[in-house]
Amino acid sequence: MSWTDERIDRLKSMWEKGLTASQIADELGGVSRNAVIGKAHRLGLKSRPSPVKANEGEAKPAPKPKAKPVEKAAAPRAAAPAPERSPSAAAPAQATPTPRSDMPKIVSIGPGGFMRQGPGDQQAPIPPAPPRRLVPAKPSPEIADKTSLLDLSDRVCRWPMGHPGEPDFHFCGEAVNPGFPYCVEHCGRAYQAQLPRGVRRPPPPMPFGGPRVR
DNA sequence: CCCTGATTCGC
DNA sequence: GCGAATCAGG
Repeated sequence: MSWTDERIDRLKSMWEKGLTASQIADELGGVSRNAVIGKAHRLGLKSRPSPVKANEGEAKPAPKPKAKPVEKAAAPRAAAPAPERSPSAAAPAQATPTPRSDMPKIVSIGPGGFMRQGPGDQQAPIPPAPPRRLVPAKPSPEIADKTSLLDLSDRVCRWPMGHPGEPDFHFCGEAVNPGFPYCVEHCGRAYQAQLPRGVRRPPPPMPFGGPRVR
């Protein structure tokens, strides 16, 4: 497998969502956990709560001259002492904490009557992974009440509940918001904030790849 | 042991 | 650039 733009995109997305490298790896398929981590680093998006990097900054009175067999008699890599942090490089690159409260906070009503939200109104989680690949739901008493794949029509909400493949995976099944594949509630989830072109600045790719609960 | 991310280094 | 091997903490 190679790192296509699309795969890189998904990697970024998931990585920033806090999915673990292994999750990302088998979500993407065809790559190992190491591959994902390696790629993440090369992409520059590294560091995230790492279990092994809790401490950093100082206190190294006990260096660990571990015998590294893999360490060949290679040329001294760090021959040149790294110059201290360039003062200019330590520019205050902090993101502006000012939330710009002068934005009118646009709230419009969508065609179905649901509320459109601005990006700032984004609620914390957008967890449920909307349309992803559907796998055949096997009929079982477990989901007798639930709306199964076979019960779908253009009159019921097709918002997936749970993840495909899981025993209780089913669909919302509520009456749809006319003209939409989902009920009013899930329309609100599915169709968030598409503000006028000018207003919306960074619409970074928000592909799906939703959380997978294990 | 399992998991995690970080790093190294041959390819 | 890629990722297996390795390291290292939880």
